Amino acid sequence: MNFIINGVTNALQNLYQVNISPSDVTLQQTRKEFEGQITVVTFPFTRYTKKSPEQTGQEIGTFLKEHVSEIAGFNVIKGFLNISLSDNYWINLFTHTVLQPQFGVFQSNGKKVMVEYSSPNTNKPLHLGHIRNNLLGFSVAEILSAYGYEVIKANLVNDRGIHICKSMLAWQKFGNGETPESSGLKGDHLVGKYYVIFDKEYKKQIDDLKASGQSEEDAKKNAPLIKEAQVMLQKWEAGDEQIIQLWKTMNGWVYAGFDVTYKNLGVSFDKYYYESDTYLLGKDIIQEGLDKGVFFKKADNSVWIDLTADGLDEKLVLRGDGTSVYITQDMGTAQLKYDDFEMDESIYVVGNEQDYHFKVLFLILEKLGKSWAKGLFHLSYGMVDLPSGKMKSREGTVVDADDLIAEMVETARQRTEELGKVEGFSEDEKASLYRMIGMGALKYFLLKVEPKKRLLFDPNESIDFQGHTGPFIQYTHARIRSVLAKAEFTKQNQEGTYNRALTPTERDLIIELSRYPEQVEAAAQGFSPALIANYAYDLAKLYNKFYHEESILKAGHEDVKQFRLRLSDATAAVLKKAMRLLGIDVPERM
RNA sequence: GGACCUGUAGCUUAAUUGGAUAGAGCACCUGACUACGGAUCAGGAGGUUAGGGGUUCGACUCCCUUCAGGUCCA
Repeated sequence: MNFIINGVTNALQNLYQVNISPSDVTLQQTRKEFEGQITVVTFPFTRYTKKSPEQTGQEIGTFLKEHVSEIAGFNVIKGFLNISLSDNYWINLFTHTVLQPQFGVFQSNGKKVMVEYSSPNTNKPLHLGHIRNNLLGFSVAEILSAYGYEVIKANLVNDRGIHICKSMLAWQKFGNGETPESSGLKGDHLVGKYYVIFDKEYKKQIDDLKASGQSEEDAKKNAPLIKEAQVMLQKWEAGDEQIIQLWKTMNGWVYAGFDVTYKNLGVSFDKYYYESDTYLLGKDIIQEGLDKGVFFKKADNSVWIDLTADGLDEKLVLRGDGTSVYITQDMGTAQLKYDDFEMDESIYVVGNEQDYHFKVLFLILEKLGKSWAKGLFHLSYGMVDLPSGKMKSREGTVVDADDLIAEMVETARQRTEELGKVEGFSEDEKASLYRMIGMGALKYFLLKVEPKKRLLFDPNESIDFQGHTGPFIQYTHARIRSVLAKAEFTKQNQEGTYNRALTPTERDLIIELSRYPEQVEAAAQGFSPALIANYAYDLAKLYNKFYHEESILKAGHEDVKQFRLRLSDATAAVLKKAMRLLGIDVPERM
């Protein structure tokens, strides 16, 4: 739309002798209750013109119509100049831009970005909150890739620490040698079971100690189980062979389980980092910070940074006994990642409970003079809550990822069978279709909401398959493909000119299609899959309207029919691309 | 004590980053060609954008304040 912006700056130059910069011109889509497609907001110009908004609009409009050939007409309402572009313009845009194979795929921008997401603990299976994280991370990576970045998807696995020792200890004490094979349990669920058992037994011990007169605080410290877990952690850190062996075995079970869940979610990673490798990192940076005078030591030898000038607190970065805190490790890992890949940007997909942590982390790295610190970004997302409140894995109030996936696929099967839509499908085709629809519904449900908003999930209310949903968009795609197949539409049919008048819905459809690249750009810049999700819905909805209003196969003239087929084909292609950015597949039939 | 996030129709949400009469979906009501696929489409009803104040031609959007929910910081 640059030619309109230029036209407007020219108009102001010629009519009123003022120079404004192109960024002072605001364009928007004309609201559908008015005539036209593009609207110039002219309120801001009245201070130069010294005339009413109406008169200003009239004068600029008249100038534009005379000097810009694509403009077919205009009307003015208050400070809004509504412009109609010629059908010829829209048809050209469609054939020369929208129909190109690379439409919506940006050229390489030569930049590298890392997206770290998932980052699970190896002591329990994934739940709904993790699903949101995984889908967000994967989708943001796809979007950045379409926008021209080289993307590295990273997973930082939290595979060590006291919580891991808890499941190990419980398994040792109460497991009787149980394995995934012997129990038939998925590895991550088996390990998670012992994490819960630990907590139960631990609580019993606390209650006993309280009954014998100890305070709650003391009881928590003195319970034999927690002491044993701490000993186990020390042994692990010392490299005790037996403990390491157990740790490797149980983590192996968990990874096998995670792989299944990841596969079902359709997510993947290019690089794994393990905290067992990185937990000692960062201490050299402490020294660096002390040398640079960014950090300071307190009397007990602990190391701090004073961030009060930035509106934050003083922050501990190393304990007095020389042991790390979380942020020590995160500084080291950030450096490690940069040394590995030298990326321009690095996105951390982590829940909003860690907002403060990342604010501090990034600020520290900046103060340390790390050139890459400005490229760090915390993609913070809201928690997934249940109607009863927060999910707590130890209390069993979680929506398990594997269960939910299975339920969604099962619901998709029921719905599809009720509608009787799978005649002629083989068993394999059916299975893959149910998976596609069930996962489409789930992924769309989670991704259509802005990341930073918290998400309420009611397990008793099933996720919709109608209306503003993934299956709606999948259905629209399948429907288009069916029409194209019936018309025996091929690549050759994509060629051709068209010189008839457009119907309003045809024009709207072209406009909506042409907006796809800006949506990709906005989604990439805002790290927001929700924009793509909502765009895909708007497009599908508009197509369905078109489909009902206009005949395609029975269009009066062959060239009208061919043009509408091309429009349909382009819509299907954009829907497919957009949904792929969300990690959602679309079927040929459903 | 300090800081951050969220609050839009009964429910789930959008609003081109300050622009027109706040736009959808679910649920509810009414309708749709002897169907190019009805998981669709057209229409109805439903809003003091949590409350109050301010900034300006114009505020869901920016500032102040109160309330509610959530989170973080030794």
